[in-house]
Amino acid sequence: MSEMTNSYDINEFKNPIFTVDSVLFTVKDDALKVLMVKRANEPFIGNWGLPGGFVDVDSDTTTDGTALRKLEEKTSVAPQYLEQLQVFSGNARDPRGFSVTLVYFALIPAQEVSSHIDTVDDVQWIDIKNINSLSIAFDHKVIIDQAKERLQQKALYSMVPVYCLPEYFTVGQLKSVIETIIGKTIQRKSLIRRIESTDMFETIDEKVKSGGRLAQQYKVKAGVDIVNFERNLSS
Amino acid sequence: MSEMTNSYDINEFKNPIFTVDSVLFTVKDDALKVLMVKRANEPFIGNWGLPGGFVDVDSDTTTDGTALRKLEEKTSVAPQYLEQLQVFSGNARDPRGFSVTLVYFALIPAQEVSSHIDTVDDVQWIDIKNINSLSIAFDHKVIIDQAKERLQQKALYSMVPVYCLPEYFTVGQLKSVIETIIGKTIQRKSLIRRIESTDMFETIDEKVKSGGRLAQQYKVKAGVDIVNFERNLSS
DNA sequence: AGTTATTTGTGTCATAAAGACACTAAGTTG
DNA sequence: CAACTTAGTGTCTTTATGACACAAATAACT
Repeated sequence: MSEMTNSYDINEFKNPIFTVDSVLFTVKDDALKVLMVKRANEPFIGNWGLPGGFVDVDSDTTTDGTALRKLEEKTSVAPQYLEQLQVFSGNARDPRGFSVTLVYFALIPAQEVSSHIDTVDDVQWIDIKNINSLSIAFDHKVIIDQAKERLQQKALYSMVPVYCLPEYFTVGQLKSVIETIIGKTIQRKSLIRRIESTDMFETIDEKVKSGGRLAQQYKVKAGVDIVNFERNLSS
Repeated sequence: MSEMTNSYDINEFKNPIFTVDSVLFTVKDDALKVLMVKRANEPFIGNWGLPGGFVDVDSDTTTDGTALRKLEEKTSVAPQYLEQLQVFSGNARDPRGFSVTLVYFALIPAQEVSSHIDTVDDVQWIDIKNINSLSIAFDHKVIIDQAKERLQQKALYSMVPVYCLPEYFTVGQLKSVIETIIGKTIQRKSLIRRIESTDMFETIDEKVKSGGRLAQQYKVKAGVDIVNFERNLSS
C-alpha cells in the first residue's frame, strides 16, 4: 500500500527525479505549433525541450500549479486549457538516473502569447512538422507525438480546439483550426450541428467581416465544462 | 525547461513524496470490486488503501514496473490490463507533506486471484457500492471514483471488459460483465456486431453449456491491441 | 416422449448523428 | 452590376446502434 512508512525519511528511498513538463499547443498560420524552450544547461544543452521544471513544494499546491507556474514564466499568461497527458518514466530517459516526468497538455490562442514570445529568443513556437529535423532533448519528441495524438483524438469528439481561438470566434475559424489539428477537412454542417446541440456557446449580436457574407460570432459560455460527443467525426 | 540543473543534487530541491498506486478492478458475483489493502502503518493505520508503494530505482525500469511489482506482491499474478489513470498530487492529501501519486488502473479475472486472496486477511475485494461505508486512506475514495468513471467510459467504446473474463468466454458472459460495470443493460445484438466487426477475437470450436442452447466461445487473439469504436453504446 | 422454460443466435425495421452536396444569403471587388 | 467569396440552410444518404420479434438448441419437469 502506498506511503507506508511510519515516519517519512527522504533518505530512506532513492527518490526518482520528479519534474513537470507541458506540451503547449496553438494553431498559427494554419499550422499546429508547440512551444519549445532552448535549454541553457546540461544535459542536452542547446537542444530544444518542453517548458517545465521541478515542483516548488512551498509555493505550488498541486502539480497543476507547477505546470501553470512554469508556463507563465515562458509565456506570461495562463493557458486556456490544461489537462494531464501522461507520466513518462524510466531509468534510461535521463542520464542522471531514474526520472519521472508528469506531462501536461495545454492549449492557448496564438495571439495571446505572440507579442511576448517575440521579445525573447530562447522560447519559440515550433511547427509540429519540423520537429523531426530538430535536436530535441530527452524523449520529448515521443512525448510531443503522444500529445499530438491525444489532441487529434479529442478534436474528433469534443470542442477542445476552441481553446486555440480568441474569445469571439466564427464557425469558419473553428473549422479551420480543427482541420489543421486533425489534418483532414470536415463538414461545415456537422460542425454547426454540434455547436448548436451543445450548450457550451452563446451567440454574439454583432457579426464580423470574413471576405464574404458577415459571420456569426460565438463565445464559450462562462463556467461551462467541455462537452464530449457520443461519436467521432470521421470524414 | 525540465531537469535544468547542471549536476543534479537530491538536496537542492525539497522533493515531493512520490508513490505509485493501482486501482485493480474485477467483476465477481455480478458486482464491480476493487482490490484494497488494510494499512499496517501510519498514516491511516487500519484503514483500507490502494495497493502501491515507492519506486525501487534499482529494480524497476519504469513506473509500470513499480505498479506490476506491487500488484504481484498482493495478488501473486500480473493483471491482464494495465494503463495509467492519472496523477493525484498536492500539499494537503498526505499529512507528511507535498505528495504525488501516480495511479494505474488495472483489470483481472476474479478467479485468477481469488484462491490467493483467501489465504491472507489484509487484502480483499471490496464491492464498489460499499466504499462509502468504509474508512478509506488518503484521497483514495476519490481516486477509486475517478477510476470507476474511466472504466465505465471505456466499456462504452472499447472491449476492455474482456480483461475481467477468463481466456475463453461467451457473449453472455461479456454482456453480463459490461452490464455490471456500466450499471445498465445493453443489447446482445449490438455486442455481437462489435465482436464480429473487430478483429480482436477468434472463435473456439467447442461450445459450452449455459443453461440453454450451447454458447459459442471466444478468446482474445494473441498480440492484438484493444480496439476503440467510433461511437458509444447508449441504451 | 412431450411440454415448458431458458439461453443463444438471427433477421429486420427504426432511430440518431454524421456525410455529402446543392442551393440560398449577404457581403466584397473590379 | 457581374463575378467571386464566405456564411448558412435544406435535405437526402449513410452507418452504427436500438428495439424486438423469432428461431434454434438444450435442460428440467411431468
